[in-house]
Amino acid sequence: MKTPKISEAVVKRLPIYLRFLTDLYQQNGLTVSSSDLGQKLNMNPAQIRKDLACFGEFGKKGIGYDVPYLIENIKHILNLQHKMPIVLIGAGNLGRALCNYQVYFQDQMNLCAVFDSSDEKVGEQINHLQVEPISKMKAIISEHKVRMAIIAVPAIAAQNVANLLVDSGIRGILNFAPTILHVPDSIRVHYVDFTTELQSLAFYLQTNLSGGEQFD
Amino acid sequence: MKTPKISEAVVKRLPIYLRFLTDLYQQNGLTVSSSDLGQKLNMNPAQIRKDLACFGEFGKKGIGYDVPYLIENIKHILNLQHKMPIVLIGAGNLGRALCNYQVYFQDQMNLCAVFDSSDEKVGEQINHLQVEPISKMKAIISEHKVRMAIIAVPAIAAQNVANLLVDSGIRGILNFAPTILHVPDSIRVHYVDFTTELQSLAFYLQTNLSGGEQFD
DNA sequence: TAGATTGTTAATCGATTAACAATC
DNA sequence: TAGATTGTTAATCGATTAACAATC
Repeated sequence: MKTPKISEAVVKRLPIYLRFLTDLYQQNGLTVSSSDLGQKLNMNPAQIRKDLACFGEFGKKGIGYDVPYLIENIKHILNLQHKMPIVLIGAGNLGRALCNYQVYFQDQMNLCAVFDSSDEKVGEQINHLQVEPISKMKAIISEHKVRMAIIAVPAIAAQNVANLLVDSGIRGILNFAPTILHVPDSIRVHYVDFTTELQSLAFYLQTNLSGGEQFD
Repeated sequence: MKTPKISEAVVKRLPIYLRFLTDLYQQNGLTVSSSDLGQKLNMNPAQIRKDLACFGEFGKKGIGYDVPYLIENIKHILNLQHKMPIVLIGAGNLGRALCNYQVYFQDQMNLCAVFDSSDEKVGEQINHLQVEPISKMKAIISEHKVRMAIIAVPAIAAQNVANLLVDSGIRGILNFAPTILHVPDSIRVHYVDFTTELQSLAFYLQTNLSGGEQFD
């Protein structure tokens, strides 16, 4: 499968399609059209068709998309056919919540270790995992061939953790710490940042400025 | 202050500037140039200047930006001068983590109530708050004139909660539930979605496709 | 004055939407 | 066949970047 020049925006939408399709399939939905999808996901049908067309011809003219077939294809595109091993750094409130959240992406990711720098937390049991010391990180990452990590430590510690991860061979980081990370170009960082989302939301609650103007 | 036609992308970057500037100021940084900022935040200096110029002339040619002055202005633009009252719906693992996370945006938001639908959780103490039943939501929201809410309930329950929030007069929603919400155009919804971020990250970890191609 | 850096215009680049031939 | 819906091209729209006069 070729990936000539796929835009970031497209890639970020694929998981949204996947999630909706998975739900739909569980409710015995076997076919969808791009306009169905558009309606349910608040998106333009043309955009959805174009997104999917980046990767192949998955639909049938006059009919729409076969749901399970499309699910399998998106999983394949996203590299989710095999359970991907991941590690989590940070066993604070958020880290613990993420461990439990696992349930939601259970079948796609395999959380194989949790690390924390605090001596009190090391050894603690979270679900089926025991919190490991940072010192074991490099060994465990290479042992399990982990390529993806989640950072859930305080902002002040995040860059240092990122450096260690890069040094351990990690290729992708999902960063929950409220700070921008500096990593080599070959490493990909995605951010999940509540505070910026919350603050930008505040902007739109200004009197009169309803935010409706952003739409049509 | 006029807000003629501010793009969403600009608004989402303002909190990032604000956070960095706040940190900088705490370390006694009194002036920054757009190229300083660009370097620290991995952004194009021209973009930063242009973003800020949407709202006024905050810099001095040949010198740069006065840090505390810029902080105050961004706060003003984002509508963060006054502590904004917010509510949280969902007292599960994530909800509890968010309550404690409060500390991080303590001075900008005031979490004034937490709600949960489960009888077991109602009455439970989280920090200084007691979990309230959903039935009290409308009353508490109007009492405290709350306009912003955080949804941290399971996906299956999220749309229903959103409907109740809209009905209670909420104007902006930060949604952590992994589902797209349907609300009137006048209501603004921001999403925080780990699973989609994680899955799209997986895409870039495909062999050879290093993700570096996205950058320069 | 010389060096630095802004604010802003123009140029580029990329993403979204509309439209429609192809076809199930 | 008639109706529906895709894949794709062209048109539009918006966002980013480069460049530079203005000026501290």
